[in-house]
Amino acid sequence: MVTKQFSGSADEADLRRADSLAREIFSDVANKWALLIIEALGERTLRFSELRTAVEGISHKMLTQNLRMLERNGLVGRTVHPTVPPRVDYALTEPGRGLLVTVDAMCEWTHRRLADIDEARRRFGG
Amino acid sequence: MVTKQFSGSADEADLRRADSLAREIFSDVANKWALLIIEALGERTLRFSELRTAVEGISHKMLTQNLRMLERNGLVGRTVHPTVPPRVDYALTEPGRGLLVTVDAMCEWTHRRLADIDEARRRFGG
DNA sequence: CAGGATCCGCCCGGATACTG
DNA sequence: CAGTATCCGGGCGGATCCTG
Repeated sequence: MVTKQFSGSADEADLRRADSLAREIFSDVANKWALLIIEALGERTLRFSELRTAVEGISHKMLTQNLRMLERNGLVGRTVHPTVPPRVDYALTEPGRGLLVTVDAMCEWTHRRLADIDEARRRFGG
Repeated sequence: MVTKQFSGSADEADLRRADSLAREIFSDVANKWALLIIEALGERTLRFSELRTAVEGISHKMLTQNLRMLERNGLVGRTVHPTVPPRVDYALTEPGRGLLVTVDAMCEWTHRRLADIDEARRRFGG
């Protein structure tokens, strides 16, 4: 379970708040685009336009939307250079780096299991 | 990147196939309900109805849909007991257990960063 | 170049009813 | 109890246009 990992002397109301917060964060973060953005920023700081090509298939709208969300949660930092034309850099924060570790693990798992899954699908019939 | 981690003497076409497969798997797996189901099955084998209550908020339809998907990818095994009323058990396969490790890490990360994110949100303004 | 705003089609996902 | 089928509304997400 995502929730109910805290116990002890805390107030019940506090626990419920923590629970709903945890679920909210999980819902935010456990989505394809967010994780792909995190992964892309894992290598290095990227500009908006760079992210757009780094995360293949993402639309303008989804990119901004997810970037705002990640920024709101303090996982991605945003640096605006007051130049013309404007330049905006996105980079993982330290909490963001923590998440990156698990995303990396997930990507690695995907590749390690590629063959198994391919075969499983064939057996399943598709 | 999710893709392009293989290199060497393989055929270009093979690489592209592996890439698109990896993206497909990632899209399948990197969604809220799938991860919550994996997490729930991490503790023990569960019946359909048990999963329904274990994964809070999931609808009948989403549960079956995601279970089929996970089964198709060979991450979750399905055991039908020919009794009446019918009983169906769902359990992680060995590849599924591998994914569980990373999901667990993600949940742990969520809880570890709860306070930081809470504060980040407040600073962001909301 | 970054990104807000708007329109809108399509599909996700919930509710319900029905079968084995 | 487990699962499929159908209907349908809300929202996701793409395309486009516009600002600084």
